[in-house]
Amino acid sequence: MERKGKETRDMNAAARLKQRLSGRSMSDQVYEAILSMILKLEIKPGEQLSEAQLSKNLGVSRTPVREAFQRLASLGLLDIIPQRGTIVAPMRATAFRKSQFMREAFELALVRRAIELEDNTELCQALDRQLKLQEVHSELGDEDAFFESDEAFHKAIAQHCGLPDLWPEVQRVKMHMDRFRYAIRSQRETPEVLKQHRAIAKAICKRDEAAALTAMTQHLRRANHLIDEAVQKHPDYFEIDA
Amino acid sequence: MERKGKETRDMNAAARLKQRLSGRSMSDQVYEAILSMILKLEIKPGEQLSEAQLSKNLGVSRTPVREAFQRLASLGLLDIIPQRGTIVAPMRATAFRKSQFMREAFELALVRRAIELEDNTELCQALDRQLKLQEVHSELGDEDAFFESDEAFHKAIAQHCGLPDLWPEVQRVKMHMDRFRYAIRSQRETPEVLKQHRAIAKAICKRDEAAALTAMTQHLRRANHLIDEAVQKHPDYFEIDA
DNA sequence: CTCTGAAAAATAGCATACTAGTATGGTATT
DNA sequence: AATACCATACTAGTATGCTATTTTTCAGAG
Repeated sequence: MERKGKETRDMNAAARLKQRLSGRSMSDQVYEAILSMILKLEIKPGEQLSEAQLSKNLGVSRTPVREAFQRLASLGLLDIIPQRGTIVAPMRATAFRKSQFMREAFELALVRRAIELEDNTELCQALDRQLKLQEVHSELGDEDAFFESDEAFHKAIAQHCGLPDLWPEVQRVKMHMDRFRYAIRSQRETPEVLKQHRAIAKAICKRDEAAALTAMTQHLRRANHLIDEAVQKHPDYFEIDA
Repeated sequence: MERKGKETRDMNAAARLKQRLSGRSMSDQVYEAILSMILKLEIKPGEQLSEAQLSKNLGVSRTPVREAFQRLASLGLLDIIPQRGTIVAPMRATAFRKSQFMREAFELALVRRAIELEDNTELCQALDRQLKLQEVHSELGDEDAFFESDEAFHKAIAQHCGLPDLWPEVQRVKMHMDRFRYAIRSQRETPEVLKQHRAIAKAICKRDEAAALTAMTQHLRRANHLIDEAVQKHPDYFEIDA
């Protein structure tokens, strides 16, 4: 008992130190760790997670793990079944479509704002910067860097429309789409994506609303094929709905 | 000590019974109770909440209260300041504008869907039903009933567009707007709202996209005046931002 | 009366203990 | 062999104790 007590105190101290160093709570860290694993499919849809097991592995108590679970459940990434268990939410075509609908709604609204911007020079510079980056990343085949700049491109629109707080919401709603994207990860598409980004940037900077909306819609709906491909590639990740 | 122990056990038993009867967890119930109080301004923006105090009042332990706090904080309705305290989030013009932007984005996207609907007879019937109800409630001055039907009107659009899961998201994003609305509660406006609803319903059922979008935009932006009125009526609820 | 500072109170975060559902595997009974 | 039953080992939900940190309070010095 003496020994166990000491170990526990040491773990607490270690955990506390880690927390102070990172500046974030244990809950936050556990949340981000699990979120990343889910999105990158390092833990598979349908797989069961155990509060007790995870808390042991991560060296924290059940409390922060539980709090992370609940946050992830509220995003629809975990299914918590009381007194039974918690599983990574299976992929669902409905979740994808809902996610895409919301993202499209947000980003089209942002484009409309961008068009109405009095001074769009900053925005256009930011978009241009990302386009140049994407060109390089695409040629070098650096998929991760390309996707990062892809994010930055879309984020820039939100940032320069006087709605910086909106980007986290966009990220939130497109989370399910991202999981599908990770399930595929085909990089042959970067040239096509880049072309679409160019069309969007051009239309926004020329204040051609109709063209900008069309380009953005086309760009976002390109993801539709992800459903079929994901089903084909990982049928075991899916939930069969009537 | 004997006495305290017994009391505690009794409270647990009572809480458990309540839970079994309601079928929802204590966390859920506490969450909904606090949410309702915040939206109806029964607890004021800026007011401090205490986990310990609330858990005593509600007869549950700190855990469900804490979980409810975290959920509400993730909605931006509570500000949890570590080691300091938790307060009801002050009203912020930025939160209102963000909330309205998101709601407008969602609902305009829904209207576009509704226009493209192959068979819109069900939707139009549902809208008509609510219009009739609103007419009566408006004449009788039953404000609460009118607002309820107002919700149902907007909800019906989401429900009949093949996106039933979207309504909770709309509710989520418009939560901050609702708090402003509760802060005002002027019922003289129901005739104007009804007129706008009629215009929306008519345009949707006639599949006049431009008119429907205009009508919906006008309807949703009507709420803009709420900011100034709320500031004037309850300046103490607001956070002064630079 | 004002300032100082140290003790006391209050707070959120975390760890742990306990409760009561649920599945599962084995055992006895038919 | 099939089935009803119970012991066991999980699970999530809840209660409670503990820690570190911040705010408040108040005594005492100036």
